[in-house]
Amino acid sequence: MPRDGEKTRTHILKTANVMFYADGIRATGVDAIAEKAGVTKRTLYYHFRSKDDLIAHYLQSRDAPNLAVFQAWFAETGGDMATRVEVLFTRLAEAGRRVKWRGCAFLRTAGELANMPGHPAIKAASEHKKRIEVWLADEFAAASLEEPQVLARQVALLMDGAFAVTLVHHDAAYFEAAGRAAAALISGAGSGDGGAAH
Amino acid sequence: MPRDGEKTRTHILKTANVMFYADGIRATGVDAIAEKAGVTKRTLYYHFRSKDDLIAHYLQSRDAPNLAVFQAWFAETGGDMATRVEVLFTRLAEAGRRVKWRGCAFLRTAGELANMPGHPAIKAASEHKKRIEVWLADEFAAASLEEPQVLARQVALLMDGAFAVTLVHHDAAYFEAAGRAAAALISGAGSGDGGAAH
DNA sequence: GTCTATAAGCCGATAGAC
DNA sequence: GTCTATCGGCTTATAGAC
Repeated sequence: MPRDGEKTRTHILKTANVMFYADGIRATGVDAIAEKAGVTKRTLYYHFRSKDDLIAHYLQSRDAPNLAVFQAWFAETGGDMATRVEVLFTRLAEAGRRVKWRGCAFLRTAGELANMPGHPAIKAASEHKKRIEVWLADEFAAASLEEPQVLARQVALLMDGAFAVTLVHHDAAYFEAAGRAAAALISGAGSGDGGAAH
Repeated sequence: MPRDGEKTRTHILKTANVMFYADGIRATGVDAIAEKAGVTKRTLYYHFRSKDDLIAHYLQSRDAPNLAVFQAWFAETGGDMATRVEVLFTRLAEAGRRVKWRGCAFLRTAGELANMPGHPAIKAASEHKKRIEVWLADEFAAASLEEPQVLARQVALLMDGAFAVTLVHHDAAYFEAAGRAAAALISGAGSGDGGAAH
């Protein structure tokens, strides 16, 4: 009984998304994904060339939504740029305290695939992280901060550090510590008009 | 032909160390470790209760040497505290450019075991990261910097961020960007005597 | 303390029917 | 496009001999 092909594909990807994020790439078998999605392995392999292909699509599917969440959090916030960025880290801390939170999917996947440097999933992770850096740099530039690219990279480093360390200690206070550092870097860097407009 | 038991155990652990770091925890089988170590699986399981036990000992064995390397790099360096910390990040960047570099073993293992929060290896990773934070805080306190614990946590966050992101982008320049941020935080925090003595 | 042999199951991936 | 059935190999872990 052929269902709609595109829906099946999307459903498999969505199922893989949940399982890969919860348990990791290598701990999640193709068998288990197919079973939970309610299809046979043969159907999964009809829609995806290989498990590696599925992993790559898994990260690609998280890119835009993930960035959009950050941007939405940022857009909700007022005040000067240091404050706005610190609030962003406060939102990340809240997310980090949720039961199902398991860190950054991109960082964890890149870590698991460290022995496969050319893997398409690592390329997807790299592009996602670059996109965040570019977005922050644009915000900082629009607020007339000095050296917006440098600052964006530093803030991104603090974000990713907090992602990694919070997973180790199970203590989301690291996001707040990182936010405080980010605010200090932004305030210390100096700016034209302070970027208070919003 | 019974060899010395303790040497066999150490040799297995050393072999596991190399393989776990190179390929990751879940991608490395017990079979492969035993074969490369030149023992049978039965011998491996005589010395280690389980694979999880071996993983925990793997991280524990990296704790002290890893911290010692950081401390040695730091001890070699003169200048004020901001400069010394920035040099530490320069050394990390050099390490990050070596062919066999695969990021931070503690971060990568904690990421792989994110679905097993109570795993002894995660506890080992947590203790290692805490030890680095405490060491930095002691150095900052000895140099009369303000809020040494806060600053230590921020510098540690930048280190771990650089570990994670460098693995994603295969670009060790992130360590240097992190070092610049760390130096800015230290300089901005103010200090008593600047910690130039060394 | 180290060996041979093996259990019991999961791994990614595919053949061929409809 | 989805199914049943299966391949060959690898997984962690153990039984029993020496």
